[in-house]
Amino acid sequence: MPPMPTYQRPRGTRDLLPDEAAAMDALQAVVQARALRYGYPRISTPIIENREVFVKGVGEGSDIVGYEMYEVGQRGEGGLTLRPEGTAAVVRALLENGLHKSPQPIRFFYWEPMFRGQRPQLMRFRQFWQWGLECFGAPEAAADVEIIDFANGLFAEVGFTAFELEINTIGDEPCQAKLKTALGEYFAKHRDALSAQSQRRVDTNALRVLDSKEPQDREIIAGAPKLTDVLCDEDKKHFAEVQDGLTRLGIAYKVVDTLVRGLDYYTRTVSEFVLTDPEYRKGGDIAVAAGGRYDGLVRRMGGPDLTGTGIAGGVDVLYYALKQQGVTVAREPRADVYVVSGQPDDFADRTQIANPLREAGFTVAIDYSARPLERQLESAIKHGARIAVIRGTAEAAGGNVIVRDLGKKEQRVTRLAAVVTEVGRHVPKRPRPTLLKPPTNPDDHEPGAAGEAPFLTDPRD
RNA sequence: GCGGCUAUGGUGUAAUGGCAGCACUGAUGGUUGUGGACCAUCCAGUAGCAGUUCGAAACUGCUUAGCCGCCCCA
Repeated sequence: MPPMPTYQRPRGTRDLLPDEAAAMDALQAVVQARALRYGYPRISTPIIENREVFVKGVGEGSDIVGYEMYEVGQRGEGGLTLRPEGTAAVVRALLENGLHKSPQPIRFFYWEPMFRGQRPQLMRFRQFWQWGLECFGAPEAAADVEIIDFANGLFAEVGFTAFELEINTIGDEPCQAKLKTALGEYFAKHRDALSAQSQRRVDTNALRVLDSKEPQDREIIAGAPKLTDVLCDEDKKHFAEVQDGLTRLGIAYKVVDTLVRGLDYYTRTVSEFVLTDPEYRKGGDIAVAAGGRYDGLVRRMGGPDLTGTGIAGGVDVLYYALKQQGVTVAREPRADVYVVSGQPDDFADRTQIANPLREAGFTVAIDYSARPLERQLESAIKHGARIAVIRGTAEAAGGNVIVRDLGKKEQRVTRLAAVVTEVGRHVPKRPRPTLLKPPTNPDDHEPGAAGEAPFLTDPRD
């Protein structure tokens, strides 16, 4: 007989085992609840899209579209691709569903897996998750400030501190065109001294040359036309407003005038939250969130002239960075209570003990076996249970069970009807999700009871 | 996508080209029983495919995957 084949997960993908899956769920709950508090409802788009969505949206010359997209085919039909980023997909959904005609600004939150065919490395995978915010129809700098404030507040909420905020402006579309021309002319003059990669970019997107880390390029870049040289007054004013907003909110930032994003659709504000832990800086900057404004994108994708600004964060990056900082992301997903029995073949009875506890909100697992009680208790402990509910022994007869605290090694014989109360003395109930809102009592609303607004400094005072 | 390093039970590790061993974990049992200990027994491995060799976990090639660097990015 030939050996069984062994299977491996595809390169750059991961299995989220229960501990990690629980941590991801907890992280999602935190981010999503915050997004809702900011007024960004969740949108969920397909994992597959037509290739053109990203070619048009992200840009033909970008690395993502150039060589990182997964092609999806069925029966020889091609043209589909695994979603490599969120914004273009959200714009497609916005236009296809006519949401661009809804009251503006139009806001969305997403939390979705993304796929890029890149070499896996530290905190970099081929399937990874991103959370993101998109805000359409708000040309004001306030919208740019808000999404940065969101990320900043999120990181504060989860206790993540090892980051630095970098921002820049890359001008509106006309200015960007001017800058690209100026840079193109400048770099063309120094073409021979540039690295091979940069030489290619001179023609495809001269802006990206600024991003090069090659020492030979850095020298030339130092003498290149500055973004600020060609920025129009509106761009300068917009960027000043962004900086002013951040300052007044007490958000620390650094203007990095060479900061350029890898996606072609950005205009004006761009931002990156970069990890500062030296452990993660060995291979250059790793961004835990990054975003910017994309005022021309909706129009380019066939919609009206609708402005947009957004931010996306790497869930995996945040997760590992939090772990690096020693933050516990979620409790262990184990059952608190174990139902064991001294009688064989009484699964229904064990279940009838477990179910009322489950309905009451406790996490309860059942030992199915007819093993000696000793083994069942040992097993309960190894499964992480804190309480054992024992039935089928001499003490626990006639409608009684034993509730035993496995940590304290104390137990009490309890009427069946009182098990829920007795268990509740030892372990907490877990929150139960509900489908419907609980009825609200209008009398509960107490305007102004939440305290005073935070004190903000205003330089105009 | 390119380059370097790596791959031994579920986990962590040993074996100079010559019997794949140890520890943890897991399972079963230690007289119808109250537990993590202890004792006994058991399950389980050289990533995959070829090659060199009397003989390969070890040497060679290819494949797959991981880590690191490049590229790029969340």
